[in-house]
Amino acid sequence: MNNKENFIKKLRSSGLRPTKQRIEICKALYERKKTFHFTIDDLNKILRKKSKEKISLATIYNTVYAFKNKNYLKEISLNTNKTYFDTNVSNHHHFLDENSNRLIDLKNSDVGKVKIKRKIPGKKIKSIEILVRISD
Amino acid sequence: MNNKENFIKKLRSSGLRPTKQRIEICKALYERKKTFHFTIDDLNKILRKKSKEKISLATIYNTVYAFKNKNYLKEISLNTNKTYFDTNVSNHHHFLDENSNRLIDLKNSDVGKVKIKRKIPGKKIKSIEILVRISD
DNA sequence: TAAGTACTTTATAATGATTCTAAAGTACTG
DNA sequence: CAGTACTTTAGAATCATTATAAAGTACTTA
Ligand SMILES: [Mn+2]
Ligand SMILES: [Mn+2]
Ligand SMILES: [Zn+2]
Ligand SMILES: [Zn+2]
Repeated sequence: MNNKENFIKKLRSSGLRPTKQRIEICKALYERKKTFHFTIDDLNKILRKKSKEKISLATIYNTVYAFKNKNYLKEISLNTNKTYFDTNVSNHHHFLDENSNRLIDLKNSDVGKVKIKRKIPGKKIKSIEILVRISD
Repeated sequence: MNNKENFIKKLRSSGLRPTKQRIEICKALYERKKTFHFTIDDLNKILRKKSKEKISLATIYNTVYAFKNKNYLKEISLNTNKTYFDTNVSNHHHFLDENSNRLIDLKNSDVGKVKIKRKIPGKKIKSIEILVRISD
């Protein structure tokens, strides 16, 4: 079974109709060896090059947020004017190269155990994320 | 010597003329017991209540970014449409309460030592910041 | 397979935080 | 005080994102 069939299955089983636009976007996002960190604009440019048929910007927004809601994409916290997304939806940490403004995934084994000693009454920890800023 | 005189000194010694607008903004930001995490809109609302004379939104933007450049304020990484600032400019960590969307400072003693085992050739670590998402 | 329906895509407009502009006002220097 | 550089301001411009609504498509059921 090839990727395309897998994407179709995955979409259908998520209640998302496997349209040709969504399948193209799946290919752009998930047919990669490494984690992909991107903005809507990055994705739009990639799709323009790759696909013969144009996918509207509105559809790219719709699809990215649909995928985010299904937990196939994750939003990343950064101080930029654009929103970043990550194909690695696991709880993980990042280097942020301040020269290139590029994100690099850290494996959990790259980071010693993080111990949070303080508790807030009535609140549970949902995630712990580290951002390590680096530069030349 | 009162706060106002201190603000004036600090501004002047930073090459920023101590205008009445900047002094009002200093009071709103720094006459507090605890760290203040805010958006431009938060600050604007506070100033409207506090001050008799209106400070234009443009001036609030100008001043906040001037203070950020002087390292009297820090920008915080969050996935929101608005930019957040922090009167605590030290390298420190946060809880983010996802119910209220409020930030809480963690003291360094609240967090065990963070060890980053991986190195990127030619790059130095500039800061390490942890965001701990919490909710009910 | 055709009709019916809900979902999807799309062009386009609206929104809203932020940035820009340029003119009027103010702080400092000599 | 006069001169200058800095500052404030209203309003316009920008631009990422979100909303709108009409046309197109996928799926269901007969
Ligand atoms: Mn952002
Ligand atoms: Mn932000
Ligand atoms: Zn990542
Ligand atoms: Zn803080």
